[in-house]
Amino acid sequence: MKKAIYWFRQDLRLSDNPALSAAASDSEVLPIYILDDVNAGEYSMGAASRSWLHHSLIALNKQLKGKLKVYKGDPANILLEIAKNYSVDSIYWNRCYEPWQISRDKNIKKLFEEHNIAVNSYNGSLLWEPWEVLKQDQTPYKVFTPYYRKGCLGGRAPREPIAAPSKLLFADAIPNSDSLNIKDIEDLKLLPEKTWHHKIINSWDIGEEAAHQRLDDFLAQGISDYKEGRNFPYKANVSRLSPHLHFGEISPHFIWHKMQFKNDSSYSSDIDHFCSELGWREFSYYLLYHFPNLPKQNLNNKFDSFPWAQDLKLLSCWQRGQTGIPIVDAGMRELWQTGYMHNRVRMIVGSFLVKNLLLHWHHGERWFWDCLIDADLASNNASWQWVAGCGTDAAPYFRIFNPVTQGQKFDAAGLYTRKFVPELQLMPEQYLFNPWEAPANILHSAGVELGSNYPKPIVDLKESRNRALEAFASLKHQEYE
DNA sequence: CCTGGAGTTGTCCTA
DNA sequence: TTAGGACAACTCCAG
Repeated sequence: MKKAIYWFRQDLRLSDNPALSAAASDSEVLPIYILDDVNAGEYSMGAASRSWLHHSLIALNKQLKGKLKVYKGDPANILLEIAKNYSVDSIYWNRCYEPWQISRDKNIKKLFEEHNIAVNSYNGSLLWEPWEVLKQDQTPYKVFTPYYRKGCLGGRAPREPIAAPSKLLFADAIPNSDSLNIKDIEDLKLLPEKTWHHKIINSWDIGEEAAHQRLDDFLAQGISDYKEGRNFPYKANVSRLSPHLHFGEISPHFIWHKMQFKNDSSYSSDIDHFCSELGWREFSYYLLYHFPNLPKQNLNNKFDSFPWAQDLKLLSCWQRGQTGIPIVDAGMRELWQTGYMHNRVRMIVGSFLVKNLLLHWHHGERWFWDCLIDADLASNNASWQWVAGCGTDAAPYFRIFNPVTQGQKFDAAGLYTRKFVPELQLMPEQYLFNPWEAPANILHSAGVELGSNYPKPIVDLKESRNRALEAFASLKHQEYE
């Protein structure tokens, strides 16, 4: 029987895994994972993602009956050495879409073909391949709605999910060799020295089985009223599937088709809305594919001359959830404590960093990259550029969230804010989101002393809003200067 | 070719 | 109290 390397990357699952099913259908399989910080360079996974990966690999290895082999280093060298030592006939993988992954994989493909080893790549991660969706003039879309409605929904339907391989034969264990340096998952050193990750990991169940359970729970409890409820950080209406999707513990195809099945229900508009959120994930990957400078360059180059502030003390307050703006602090602390932040709160803290503090979106992007368990190069950069106003189809410059109004509107009972900012536990709703405006006796009876046990606001919201509007106005006429 | 409406997630002011 | 308009510029796309 033929032997194939199966190279796991961002597809840490057995079901709806087209490359794995193809490999299993005609070969004995050597399942491999390689931690590749070499090619990733500055885009190497952040700390929270690594903690997730650690547990996801353990779950995957269990499903593979302990047969998963893990390595660390440059995949080209490692894979070729395995292939040569072991007389491998072919290699299978599902495609990745980050620019550094694309160029790495191209090189590996060439290398393997030079050694007469067949390379088979599949789509396991995206509903629509980025190069397949183009405008009539064959250029990429820059606006979400026509991209999604016409380009995606108007095109071919996403493929049906496929079952896990019914038969998965493993090739004999790879002979140990010094140069191959086979590692235990523990040896990848994915967990940080600090115990910071314990709380994060305790907030989540990780792995393919957990991902499917999460989807089932969401369908049972969250999808009804999703469209409205998704805006409220204390409600259970968001899917929280993002980390599972990022690591490929569940495929978007599986989720998509599960949603179509339910389309005769009374909440089909909720389902459509959820599917469009999957569409936003696709759009981010699409933008990264067609604009590979997305992580580095403002897509709107007018922003290259934006008068960003440089005050890194303000950045540190934002990172630590010590801005004195309760809903912002709640969000930043949720991020630190759980590795996650509710979507609406991401927008609020993002708007605050970029507009009220006038700090470059890159600072926010880097912090999220390190702290989020769902950190994803495409989504993270596309979203930060959207918030900052410099992306394609970006938020209009005048959309500056008022964190007081947002709190009152979307966390009216204060459950979310009080959970993550316990200093304000006893503040009445009326002043929970703007304690600096509370009368002294209210602050006193709530046990809040501004500047002592909770910070005074680090910027004046009204002033900083006007400053941001002026800064954005300065871009308007720059071409005449 | 041109024209015009619409575009994920807001806020503030005025009547 | 509430509803409507202003707040850019540009891209997409149907007519």
